[in-house]
Amino acid sequence: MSLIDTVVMRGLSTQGALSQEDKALLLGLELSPRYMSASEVLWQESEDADLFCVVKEGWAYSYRNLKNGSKQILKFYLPGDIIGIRDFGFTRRLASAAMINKGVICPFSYQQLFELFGRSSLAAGIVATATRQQAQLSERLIYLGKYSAHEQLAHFLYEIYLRLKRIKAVRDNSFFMPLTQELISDALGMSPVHVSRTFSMLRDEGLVIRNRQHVKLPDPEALARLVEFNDSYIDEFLPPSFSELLKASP
Amino acid sequence: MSLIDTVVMRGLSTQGALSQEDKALLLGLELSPRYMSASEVLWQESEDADLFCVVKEGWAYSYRNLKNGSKQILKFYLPGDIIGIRDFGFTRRLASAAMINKGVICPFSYQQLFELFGRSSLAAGIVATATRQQAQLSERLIYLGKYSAHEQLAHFLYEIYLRLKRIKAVRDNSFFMPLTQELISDALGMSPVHVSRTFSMLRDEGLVIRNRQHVKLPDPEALARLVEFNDSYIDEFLPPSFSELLKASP
DNA sequence: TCACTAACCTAACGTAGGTTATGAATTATG
DNA sequence: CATAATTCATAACCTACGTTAGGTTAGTGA
Repeated sequence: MSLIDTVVMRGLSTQGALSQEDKALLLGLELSPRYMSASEVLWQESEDADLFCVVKEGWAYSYRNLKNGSKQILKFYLPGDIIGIRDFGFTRRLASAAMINKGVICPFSYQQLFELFGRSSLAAGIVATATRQQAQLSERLIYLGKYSAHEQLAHFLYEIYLRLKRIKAVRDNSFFMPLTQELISDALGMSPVHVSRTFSMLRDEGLVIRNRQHVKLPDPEALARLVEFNDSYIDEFLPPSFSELLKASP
Repeated sequence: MSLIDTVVMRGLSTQGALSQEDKALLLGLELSPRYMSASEVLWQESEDADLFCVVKEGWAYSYRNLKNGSKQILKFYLPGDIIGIRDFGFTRRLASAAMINKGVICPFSYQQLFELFGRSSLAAGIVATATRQQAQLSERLIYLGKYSAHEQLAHFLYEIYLRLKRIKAVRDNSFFMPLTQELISDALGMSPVHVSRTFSMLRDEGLVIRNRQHVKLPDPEALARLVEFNDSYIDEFLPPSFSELLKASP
């Protein structure tokens, strides 16, 4: 099994979109398969990210360990799935990955994948954008699954705060947020009434001051501590290795 | 504002990864900006997907309307964000998108983006894989947010069923699933006890027969109706337009 | 100025699902 | 084969959140 037996590539192949050259290239990427035992770990959160794997046999999953002791599983991987492209374009792993039962995986380096893009920094940038969005989505998923409304809303506000700060739209810890509580409730999967309740709680705790579309976070760090915010997924930089490659190209 | 003012591209630029040529190319992609009014819709779910946008001013969001009348918001977009790459590699929109307040957006065609990949079908395939994974994640998010445990588990099982069927691992509506109820609970964000309760309910309804790692869905279509399953995101084919482009290339 | 409306707050009450606990069935291990 | 460790089922009880409802505030327009 190689990349060519991957779910999407197989589709491409049957559509007649892959030339003989392409196929040869794909086969050339094949590395030695690795035999994995049940519950063996592929990688841990925040380790260096430098490869992805095709699952050949067995089931695997990616997950995040949470501060409250539980874990949130992001995805189960079945044979033919690619595991680890989520982190392509990041320096470190955003989630851990492990086998469920015993199986076989075929690893590929990000470098090989990168070279597929013909050293186009633009293509790499687009892909990085896509994976970053996915990372934000994962983060939201984690909060939907395992945290209370209080922590969810705190996390949501802190994320908005960080994103606005990055585009210089925060002044004196305050910002403009054109969202109704109903929109927020549709994003966080709770009732509008409970969003209101939760805002009141945050206000009483002195964490959030809000007046219609004007929001102030008197102590952003306190909010961040409350949700144990990990901002690595908001990172706007590509890994140093990418920069090297890109600069080296013509 | 053009693609170059996008969050990730700005990062690339400051890292010195973009050549003059790259920058010129990016600027060349710029189309005329569009002035949007508050709550104006950019596109609707299942319309043809052929472009993405850079948000220049204002806030936007992507969302899915649910059968129960509510909607789930997937993401809020702030100035400098790219909206619509989620659907790159799909034929149709997986979610709707609309403005929140008034603003300005700059549209770009997928075709232009596609040409960035140097017509490499491999790179396109990788990106398609990534976006497909994101789509699955979105789907899970929607179910976590707005549906009951009963519907969530039904949806989960049906998704596994479809994915296994695609790799020919389903026989007579039965399949092998090496997951404990605890793993499922960590994926769906509910307690193991409630997973058990919910399995019992599905069993009593005659929808799922399960014996440890052996699962049988006597009537998969009934399950699908229950969750109103939309399988477009499991689609393994790239849009026809991609195939044409790929075949036309050397 | 006074309607009219959208957004928000708070209270009262009901329920889906969390928690804890106990026992049975299955699988792993010496 | 005996025993330990998982995994699962079901029950009893409790809480976070949904639902319904009524009232307040802030805009908007005649």
